[in-house]
Amino acid sequence: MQTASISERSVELVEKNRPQQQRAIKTYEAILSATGELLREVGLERISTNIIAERAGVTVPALYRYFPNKYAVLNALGSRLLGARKAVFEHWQEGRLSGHGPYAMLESLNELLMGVYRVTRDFPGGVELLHGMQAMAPLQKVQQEHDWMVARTFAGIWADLNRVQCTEELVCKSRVAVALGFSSIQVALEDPDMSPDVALYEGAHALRSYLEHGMMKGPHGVN
Amino acid sequence: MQTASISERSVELVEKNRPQQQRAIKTYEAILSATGELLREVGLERISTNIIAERAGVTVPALYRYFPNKYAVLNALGSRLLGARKAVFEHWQEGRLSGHGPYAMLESLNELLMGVYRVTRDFPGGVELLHGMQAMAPLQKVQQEHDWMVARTFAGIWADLNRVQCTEELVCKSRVAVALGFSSIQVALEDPDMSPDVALYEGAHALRSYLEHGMMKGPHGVN
DNA sequence: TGTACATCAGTGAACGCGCGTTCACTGATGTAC
DNA sequence: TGTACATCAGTGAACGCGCGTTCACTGATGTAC
Repeated sequence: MQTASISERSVELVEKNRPQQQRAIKTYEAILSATGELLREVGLERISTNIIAERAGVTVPALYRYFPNKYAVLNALGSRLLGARKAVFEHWQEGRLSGHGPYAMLESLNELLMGVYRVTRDFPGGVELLHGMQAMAPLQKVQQEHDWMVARTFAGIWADLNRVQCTEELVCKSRVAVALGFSSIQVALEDPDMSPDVALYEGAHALRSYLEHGMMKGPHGVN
Repeated sequence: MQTASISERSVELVEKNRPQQQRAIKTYEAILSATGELLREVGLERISTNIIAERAGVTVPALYRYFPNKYAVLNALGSRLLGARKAVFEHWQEGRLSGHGPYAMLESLNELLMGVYRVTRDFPGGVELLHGMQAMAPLQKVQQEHDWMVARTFAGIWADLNRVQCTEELVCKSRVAVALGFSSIQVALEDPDMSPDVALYEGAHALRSYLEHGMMKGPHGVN
């Protein structure tokens, strides 16, 4: 039953024809842009291949030339968003760890959270895409794989910094840390009664506390 | 434009006729049960008034007797889930803070997270409902109000414990703390590559670290 | 206790609509000789 | 350079389907006298 329902939910996400000629690329991009705009305007619930094609200024079969279905479009756009988030993370990883002093870590984490926040906020339909990747079964894996990748990188950094080995266990802890960070970003993005700056700053505080006092404790923090 | 799209998205959630007679209550409950089952089986994407009524063993107009639309059904079920979560929280609040020793706080937080995790996991369609309340515009406020309520209570507890005043700022910090806790629960519920126990235990660790080292620092942690 | 009536509860059938998707086709672009 | 051909790109029109919702109606339950 469980298995059956899972297989029922599975959907082809692989794109069909890649655009080759210039006008094809233009069409392809117009479809993704339209998708982003419409996600913002009408939300996940009402997005459809019909309105996407209309907004992009092409006919529906043109969309189906490149994408096998609606989810593949969201997947393509979602992957771009995750790529943009990943780029922020990698940029931070390269340059932002050089600070010193008692607040260097805090400021560094705050900048990271702020960077990911901004890139998501400014990405058309970014918030809705994240929801879609969390809520729509066919897209869940994309998001999870991204989170684990960030967690692995993060665990590597932390292991280097503390001169310990990067174990499987450390990666798991990082996975949780990543979830914590993202959740403060989500609050910043979505809760109208919360100042984004405060949410992110407190998120950075929490992360630092966890990194300095919680994560270093023995196997799953038992000792 | 922004305003227009928001108003376009708004939907009536207030239930119409409350069931009075016994068979009416049975129908009403059958609708909610069916909704929970189907959320689990087919997911948010495919839920519809048609299949809910069919599964509940009633006709569609019977559903519309009690609910103005699909979102009102999800809202009713979602409110029950949040109520169940709230009950766990209140139960914890009353009894679980009496422990002592260096790990009392950690264990207590872990039990809280575990309790909320379990009640959500065992609630039919619980995970999908949470997604729905986050992703579907008409339902977002329900979830946010719940989170703020938990945050206010939590801030009160913390203020008592530390013999300080419960300020607006403290509530904001608690709001972030609540988001962190929920995010570890979400990882436990949804990431197949993560042991739920580990996710929750690390979540408890992170929360404790934040509560003990991060949250007490001055205005938004600046000092 | 019986009966008439009011209210509550649920049905059968139908509606218009937009959805996802596909078909056979025309037109545009690139390439070989 | 011209032309014939292959491939790429996009169109117009249509499909069956399930969606949300409503109508006028029948049947069940409760209540007043």
